[in-house]
Amino acid sequence: MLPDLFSFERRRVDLGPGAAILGGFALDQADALLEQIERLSLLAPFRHMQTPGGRRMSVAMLNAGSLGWVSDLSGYRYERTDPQTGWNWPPIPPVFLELASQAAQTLGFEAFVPDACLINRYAPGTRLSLHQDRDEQDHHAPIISVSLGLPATFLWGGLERRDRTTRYRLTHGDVAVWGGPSRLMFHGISELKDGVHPLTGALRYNLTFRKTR
DNA sequence: TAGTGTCT
DNA sequence: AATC
Repeated sequence: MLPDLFSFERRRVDLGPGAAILGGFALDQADALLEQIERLSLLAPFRHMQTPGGRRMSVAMLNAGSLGWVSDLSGYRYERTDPQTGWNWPPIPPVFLELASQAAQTLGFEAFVPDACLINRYAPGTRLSLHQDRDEQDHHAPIISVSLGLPATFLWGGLERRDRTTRYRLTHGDVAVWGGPSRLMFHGISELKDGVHPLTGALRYNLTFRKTR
């Protein structure tokens, strides 16, 4: 039996029930994903949202889908239109939907059809503090998170804020999935370190797919 | 409601 | 790490 030089075992990190990091799961689609991010940013520009407490989020965001996650002084919620333009959020590109569905299926979540895709853009020095994704009505569907560009440290906590966190490195093409008993786990991203990625320069992008209802 | 941030 |  000759060794197969053209395939390799991809890293898979178990995060608990219904949750895992799928190493390099999006590598083949990464170019297409970045191309779509570029296109979407012309329709719904990246912006820094405000927290209900009046702080500016360091991470820049935009949405695709029939609903988009929005934060301002009034709170966190999903909106059909971009508050900045009054237009509908652009549709989720088919290449996004296909990837999200495949990643969900890998963890056993069948027929995952997200209605929201939040796109986060991290520059060096930016971060996303530990939080839960709990603004969705539907907590049965999983969360799918795709990493592109610069590597980051993923904080993976528990179901309560005080629970200890574990740190995992997320690199270009990794996909994290959490659903079922892990759906409301606290998570976050540590301050992004300086660096240069051949495809994104000094940036990291993250796609988060949610089924809000 | 709000802590997806900031301070100690 | 702990706090609000």
